[in-house]
Amino acid sequence: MGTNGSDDIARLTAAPTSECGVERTLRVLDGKWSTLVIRELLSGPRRFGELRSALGDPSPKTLTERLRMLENQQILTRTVHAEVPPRVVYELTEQGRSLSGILHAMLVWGQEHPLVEESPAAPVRSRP
Amino acid sequence: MGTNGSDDIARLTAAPTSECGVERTLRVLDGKWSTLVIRELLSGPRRFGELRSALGDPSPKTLTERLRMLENQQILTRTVHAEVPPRVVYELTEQGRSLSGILHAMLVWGQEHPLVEESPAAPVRSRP
DNA sequence: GAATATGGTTTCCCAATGGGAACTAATGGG
DNA sequence: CCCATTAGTTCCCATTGGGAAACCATATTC
Repeated sequence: MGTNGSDDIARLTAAPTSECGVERTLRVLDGKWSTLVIRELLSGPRRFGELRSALGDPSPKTLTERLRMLENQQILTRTVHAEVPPRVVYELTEQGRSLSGILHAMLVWGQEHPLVEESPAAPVRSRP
Repeated sequence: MGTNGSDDIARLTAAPTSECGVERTLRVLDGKWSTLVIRELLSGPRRFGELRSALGDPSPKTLTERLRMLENQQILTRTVHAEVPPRVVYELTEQGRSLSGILHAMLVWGQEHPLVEESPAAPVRSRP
């Protein structure tokens, strides 16, 4: 990444061309952390530290990056309270809350489909 | 990646611990290609080359990797027809088809939420 | 007025991921 | 005999993402 992270985030959130709805959604739910942040915020506003521990301590860099991206896409808002110590609260926008249907479908599917035992993982070469 | 890709794929699909349904689903819909492969296969079986061109020509390495992962998770099946030229057909399993609800929710959301114009991306430092 | 405590962000560095191009295998056709 | 076709695989490199630790601003404390 370059010296200015904002440009990179803007590039990531820019749509290159017309694309189907699934792809557009994937631009928002990009990667594990984005989706989990939204899952967490669906139950209410959270502070940075609360998000971090609720998600299993991702590196602050990664979490900040994802939060900026989602803020850029107007999925959530970032509110700084000028207190000491500082308090930064993240909250879903209306657009962000509208993702709840997708998240709910994912939650149900995951609950109903226990993960398969990993196969013996035989060498891929020369299979019948 | 090591000399044997199967081990890596097995590692990627292995669940580390108990987790919520959303996380379990994310282990399957991991990244852009997995989801798009499933979207494509929801309208019927496809050959390797058909998938590749329908998805905008991802590198064969990446596509193979994702297909192996989804096969490992029993989301799709891989059938080799011993012909010349070879013909390999990928098809969703019952589990794979059961993801259609999630995909459909993503499609609808994406259609209803045009992407935001990217913000001026002002430096992040010292915002109010 | 310097020290401290606090929460969020950034920098540095390294590992993992993903893509491109070239190569392989098997066989039918010119 | 050489080429075309399909489905990969291998090698190498650019990009991305994570962890650790330093950084920043400021009210309170000494």
